[in-house]
Amino acid sequence: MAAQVAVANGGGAGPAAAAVAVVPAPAPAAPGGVTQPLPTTSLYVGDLEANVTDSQLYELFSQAGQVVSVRVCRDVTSRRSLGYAYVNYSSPMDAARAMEALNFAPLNNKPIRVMYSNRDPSSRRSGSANIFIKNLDKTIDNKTLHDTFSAFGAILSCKVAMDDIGQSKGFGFVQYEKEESAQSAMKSLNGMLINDKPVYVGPFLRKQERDNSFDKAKFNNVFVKNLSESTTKDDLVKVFSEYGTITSAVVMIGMDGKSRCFGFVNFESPDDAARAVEELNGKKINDKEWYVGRAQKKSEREMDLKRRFEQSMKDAADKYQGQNLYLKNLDDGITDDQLRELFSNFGKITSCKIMRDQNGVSKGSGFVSFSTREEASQAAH
DNA sequence: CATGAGCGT
Repeated sequence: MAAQVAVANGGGAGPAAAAVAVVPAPAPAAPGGVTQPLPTTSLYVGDLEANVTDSQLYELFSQAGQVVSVRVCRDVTSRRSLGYAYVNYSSPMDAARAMEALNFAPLNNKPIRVMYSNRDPSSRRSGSANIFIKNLDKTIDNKTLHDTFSAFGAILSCKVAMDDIGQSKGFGFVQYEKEESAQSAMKSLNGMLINDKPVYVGPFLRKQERDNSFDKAKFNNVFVKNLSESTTKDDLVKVFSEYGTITSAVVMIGMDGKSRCFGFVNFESPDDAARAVEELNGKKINDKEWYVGRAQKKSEREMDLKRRFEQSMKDAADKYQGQNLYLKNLDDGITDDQLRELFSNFGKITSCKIMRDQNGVSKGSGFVSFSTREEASQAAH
C-alpha cells in the first residue's frame, strides 16, 4: 500500500497512482544493432544477512514459482558471503511474481532487496535517476516507500535506511530506471506531506559531490582569523575594500577588551566575497598568515564541530581497540600504582586507572591500557 | 539531522 500523500499546505490531491511496474524496459541496442534482452528470469538478491544460505533462498523463492537455480555469491578463498545472490526462474512470470512478493522479505531478520540481474554496470556506476528522501515518517517502511514512489515510474532499487534493530532512520533512496521518473518524483513529491510529515526529495549526491556544490554556493559574509592583535576593523576595511563594496566589517573583541584575532567582513556582492577569499586566504599580513573563508552560519559551525568531535571519539576508539583491559573484582585497597606494577611485565602501559566513587572509594574495577593490542591480549591470558 | 550498495556460473 502506498502512503497517504498530501500537499504540504493541506490542499490538492496526491499524484494519481500508477500500476507497479515489474518488467524492466527493453535493453538499449548493443553495438552492431543487435538488441541484448535483459534476462527477465534472473534475479539479483542483495542486502543479505551474512549467514543466509542457498537453501533458505531456495525455500523462500520457490513460493513464487519454479526455481531453476540459486546461488549465494561467496569470496573465493574465505567462502564468506558477499551479501548477494542470484535466483533463476525458467518463467519470466514467476520472476516477476517473486520480485513483487519477495522484495523486502526478511531473511534472518534483515529485509532482502530483489532486482532483476543486470550485468551491465553502467547504471550502477553513473548513479543516474537516483534520488534521496529525508524527513520520512518512521512508520514508512521499504514497501510503502516503494509503492509511493513507483507512481512516477519503474524502480530499480529502493530502500529505507534502518538502524541495527530494524527501525527506520527517517531517510531512504530510490533509483529509477529512467531519469524522467526521478525528475518527476522530485518535482511532485518534494515538500509534500507523507503521513503528515513534509519530505525532502532531491537528487542523490555522494558526500564529495555535496561538499563541492556547497563550496560553489553563493555567500556574502567572509570569516577572517589569525589576525594580529593590533589589527582593527579599519584595517580589515582597508584590505578587503580592494575586492569590492563592503557593507560591514568587524573584529571580535573579548571580555577583556582585547581582540579575539578574528572577524567578519560582509560584501555587497557574493562574487567579490568569493574573490576576496580566493586572493586573501593564506596571505601574510602584519606577520600573520590570515585564514580567510566563507563565514559559516551558527548551525553549520555547530554541525562541523559535532562531526569533528565524533570523528575524534571514533579515532580514539579505533586506536585503543583491543589495547584496553577492563578489570573487576579488584581488592578495594589496590591503587593505580599497584595495578601498574602488577601488569608492567606484559608490556608498556599507557594508562592505568582504578574506578572510584565521589568519595574516592574503589569500585573494585579499573582499566589498564597497553601500547599494543598484542601486549593487552597477553596480559589477558 | 540524515545522501547505500550493487551483478555469477
